[in-house]
Amino acid sequence: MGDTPGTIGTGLGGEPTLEEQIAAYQREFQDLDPQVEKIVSALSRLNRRMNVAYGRQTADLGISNAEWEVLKALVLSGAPYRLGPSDLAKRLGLTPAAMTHRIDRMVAEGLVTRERDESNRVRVIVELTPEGREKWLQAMRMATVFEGDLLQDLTADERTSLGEVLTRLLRRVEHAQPDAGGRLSDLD
Amino acid sequence: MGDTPGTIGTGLGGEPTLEEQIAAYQREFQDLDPQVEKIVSALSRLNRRMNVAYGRQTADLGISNAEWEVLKALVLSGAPYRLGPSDLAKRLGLTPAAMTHRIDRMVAEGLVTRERDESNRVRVIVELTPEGREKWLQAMRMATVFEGDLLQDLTADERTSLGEVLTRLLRRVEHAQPDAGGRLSDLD
DNA sequence: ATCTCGAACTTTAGCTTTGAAGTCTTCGGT
DNA sequence: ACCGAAGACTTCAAAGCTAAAGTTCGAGAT
Repeated sequence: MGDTPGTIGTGLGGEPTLEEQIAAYQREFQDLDPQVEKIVSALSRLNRRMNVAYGRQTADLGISNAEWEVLKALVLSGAPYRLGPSDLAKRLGLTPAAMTHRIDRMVAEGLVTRERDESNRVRVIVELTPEGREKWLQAMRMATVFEGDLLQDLTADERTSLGEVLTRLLRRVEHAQPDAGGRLSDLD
Repeated sequence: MGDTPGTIGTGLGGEPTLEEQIAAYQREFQDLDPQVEKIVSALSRLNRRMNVAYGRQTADLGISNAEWEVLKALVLSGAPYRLGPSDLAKRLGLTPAAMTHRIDRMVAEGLVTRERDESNRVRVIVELTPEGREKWLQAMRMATVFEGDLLQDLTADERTSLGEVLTRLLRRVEHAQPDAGGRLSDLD
């Protein structure tokens, strides 16, 4: 097994390199277009590595990646940084039940407050606290440094082109998927 | 509960569009480079949507996305499609405990077999069954159709360029992360 | 006014994963 | 040979999620 270059040097444990993996796919599945597979596999791996990086950064701040997602959603909603649990759940791709629990924890940690809407007493309002906003800001600063570093070697043209192509692919996927209520993890 | 009410229209529920999101980020965080954010957000979203698509396909086959990952790892290891639990766990980015449970289920479903290594009685060998290989093949066929469709609108040059740029980014991330034994979900 | 349907959130039960402790086998030092 | 340490897997307890049932409140129909 362990054959050649940097088999395990960096990267994850016994994981084959991208090149090894594509070669293996070609052996096992002739119909495969190596160019397509290269793009798809690189996309997937890149995303995983980035999530690990984000996870480390947020962990250093004493919050989880899951909590950072909530903070992001609240900040993105704009001042006064309030959203209902069901709205949050939709944005994050969670079930309402999971949202309830996550908010429980974040209230206990002082990142958000939860109160009933007086005009609409069925509703609940989750609001960012100053501490929560500060955590978001710190995470954001670390993230932008990381992201800038990641794209450092790309020329201006390459960045423009990459953004445009990815957006085009995204549109295609979203258009092709009317979404039958699928639940999935969010993390923009 | 019916499957219709405005719960979810196109894309995810109350999720803002990519453009809205970037505009919101710029309002809340001046230091943000919109071009970088566009790339990063598109990458993240694209990956999510693709995982949903894979999840639907594998669900149609009666297996979970998690199980498909195990099948992929075994096939990629080459004939005779055998790996130990700890090796599998490393490739999938799972803890050994999770691997044990996942193998339990897959053995029960007839996708793999588990037996002790006679020459090394501490070790266990997980081997793909013909049924497991057939499931992998079916999933693979569906995946390649989807992937080909996704990249349909890209020219040959764009595909080459995209693959090259993504590979470059991946190398950068892997080089920058000596990997402190991080656990994360795999899904190439 | 009251009733009933429906919406928003919470609670409950079950599943998957993690982290830590436990079991069994192999290997190396004495 | 014997004993201890290390490795490979499993077991156990707890965290976090989903699906489904339960609760509470509001709006329109009777």
